[in-house]
Amino acid sequence: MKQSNIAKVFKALSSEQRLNLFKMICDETEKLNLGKEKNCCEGLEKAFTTACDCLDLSRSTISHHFKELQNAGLITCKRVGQSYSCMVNKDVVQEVREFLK
Amino acid sequence: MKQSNIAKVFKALSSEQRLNLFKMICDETEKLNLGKEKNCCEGLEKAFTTACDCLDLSRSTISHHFKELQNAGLITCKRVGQSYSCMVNKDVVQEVREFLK
DNA sequence: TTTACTATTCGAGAACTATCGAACATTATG
DNA sequence: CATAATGTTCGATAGTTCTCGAATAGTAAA
Repeated sequence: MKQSNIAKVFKALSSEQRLNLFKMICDETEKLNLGKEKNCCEGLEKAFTTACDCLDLSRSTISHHFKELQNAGLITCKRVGQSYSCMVNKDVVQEVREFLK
Repeated sequence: MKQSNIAKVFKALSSEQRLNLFKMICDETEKLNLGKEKNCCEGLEKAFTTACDCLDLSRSTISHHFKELQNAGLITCKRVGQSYSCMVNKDVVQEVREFLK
């Protein structure tokens, strides 16, 4: 990954609220996967709604933060019916960890 | 480390120029330590001057970026004579890596 | 189709950041 | 002390980011 992309990831995680959001996605995803087979994860369902519950921010702001995380490549979201499923891109996280080695 | 401090570290690394600076410090420090005993590292000497050579930025801007990295706890600097010695705080980097696990 | 729920986009204001050059401070040396 | 080298601080400017509420759009269900 180019260094400019690494910076982009750091930027995405540099706002405290967005870091909370990212952590929430990671944690909730992990909860869902406890006791399931590996790789069966379809992502966190109703991610947007969950985020609205967890963070004290307007929906438009939350939408914006989701976009930033997607834009940095940290998460992938897809519409599922009325709502929103969301996955952490572990390979990107891993690359950033390698960078910090 | 509190999540707000983690965000601070990410913020420090979120500017591309500052990321270059940090990388430069890491790389130059590593060069110096090749072939030396472990833990003999006194830090990168003349870090400021080296930074001025590597980055196309004014001295005041570089001073500002050093401050940001220090403030986030990523590096520690001390004056040595006329110039400036600088060390990476590996434990902080390690904590951030753990956060991303 | 109407209604309700969910998410996005837009416009705006406040706050923050990156960057510069100029002036200043500190240290070493002739 | 005078000069040179190295860093810091200040004030300004241009640009970016966070946040909101209002308006809009997509989807599901009555």
